[in-house]
Amino acid sequence: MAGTDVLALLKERDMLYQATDEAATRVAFESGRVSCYVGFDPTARSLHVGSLLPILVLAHVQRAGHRAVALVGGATGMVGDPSGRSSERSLLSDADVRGNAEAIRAQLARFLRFDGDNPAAMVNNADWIGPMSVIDWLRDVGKHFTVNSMLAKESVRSRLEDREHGISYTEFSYMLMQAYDFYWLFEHEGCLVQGGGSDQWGNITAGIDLIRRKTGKEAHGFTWPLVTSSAGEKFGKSAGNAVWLDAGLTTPYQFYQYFVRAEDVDVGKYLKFFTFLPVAEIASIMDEHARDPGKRHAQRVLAREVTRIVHGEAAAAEAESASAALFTRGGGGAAEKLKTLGDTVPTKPISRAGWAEGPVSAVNLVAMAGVVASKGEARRLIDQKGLSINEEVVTSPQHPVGLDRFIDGVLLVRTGKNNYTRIVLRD
RNA sequence: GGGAGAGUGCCGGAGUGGCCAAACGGGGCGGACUGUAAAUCCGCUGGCUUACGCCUACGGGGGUUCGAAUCCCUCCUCUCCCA
Repeated sequence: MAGTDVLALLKERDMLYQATDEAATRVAFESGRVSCYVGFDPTARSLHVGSLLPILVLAHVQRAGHRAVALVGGATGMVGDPSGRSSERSLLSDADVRGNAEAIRAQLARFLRFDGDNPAAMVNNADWIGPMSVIDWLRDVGKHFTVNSMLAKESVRSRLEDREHGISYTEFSYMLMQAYDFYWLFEHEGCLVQGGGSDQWGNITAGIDLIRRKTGKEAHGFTWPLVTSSAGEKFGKSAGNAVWLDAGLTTPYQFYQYFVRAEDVDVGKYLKFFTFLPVAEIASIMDEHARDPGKRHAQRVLAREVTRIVHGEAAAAEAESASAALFTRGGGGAAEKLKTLGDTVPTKPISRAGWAEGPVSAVNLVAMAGVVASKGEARRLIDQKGLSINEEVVTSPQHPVGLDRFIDGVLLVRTGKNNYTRIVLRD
């Protein structure tokens, strides 16, 4: 059966950074169904937007009719990947890694189809690395690598040159674990190709080398570019916080907002990276955007599409209408806005008991609700005209807020130009 | 094993007895401008307090002093040089 060349597909979307042997890889993809794996490290209990690219690459693999294999690094997560890092990681506990791996496994299920025909597969390297003894490890894996070649890898070299941080033997060994993963998956899951971020190149080629030495066969690898926003390497951070894929950590509204605020210079790239829209359609979206950038057409499409992929149609629609309600100029007062907002806008509860003594000052209100970290910050914000309650700028820290200001038990608070929080009254 | 040096706020990095909640830069936040953008400009950036002020803070602990990030002792961590 003829297959689709995934590399061409990725290339067309600028998602291909480098590949080991493009011609050979293409032939492999075109001549049948190929198993292709991508690894995820369980360093947190949720994936964040930074993992969106790897996820969508796997999704592209599956859509192209190939077999997508998602590897959760239950074993590698215990060690820590030095790639792309200037200093040693702190080790995670066994329980943390286990919990994170489980959570990530569940999350991936939202993006890949694990049933029907051509189901994706999920594997955990703790299953095969865990049971190995140190002696097995050194004899079966270590013997195939010269330290000389390991030292030459960028991830190691940069750390060797940096006297300040250095690299531990533990992290130094990481690439061997990933190399062994590839070998194991090649043998047991028929994985012919591994994909990864551009910082994974050394780890991927180490795997290909190991496979060649142990089996005499040729495997392939490719990488995608590092996603950075034009402003620097801040992609995935909003107000200093990571943008998570878990709706409990980052609401669909916040998620939508992150993308709708994308800079003009990044939108086109993001549309290609984070949506499944055909490149021709993206081109025409960008054309329309160029006619009147102020309308933020491309950003709206981007935010809508990505939110839909991650959180589903209903949540995306809700995030979109909440955003429209809050940000449409001259779009009515707080009461009207609140009416159309669901829980998707960040919501903080506050106890009714606070009003026992009468109205609460604006400072205390936002401090109690946890909208700001401290009362000092609240005062500063008010001083600088950065706080609004029900769309009215608060002019004094002592500004009294009575229960009557709540509209159906909800207060609309805005900090800065465009950060909204709903404060909900509780008994 | 011997010798030298370093640990400061979110980060980098000044400060070497009082004028230090600690220069300067970055980051973050707020404002102006705008398109929920970029660039630019201005302001803020430990906690509590309406405020006077109080409290916590310069690796940990102890001490000297009217007073310590700054001096002494000790412990911990890191770096460099020699072996």
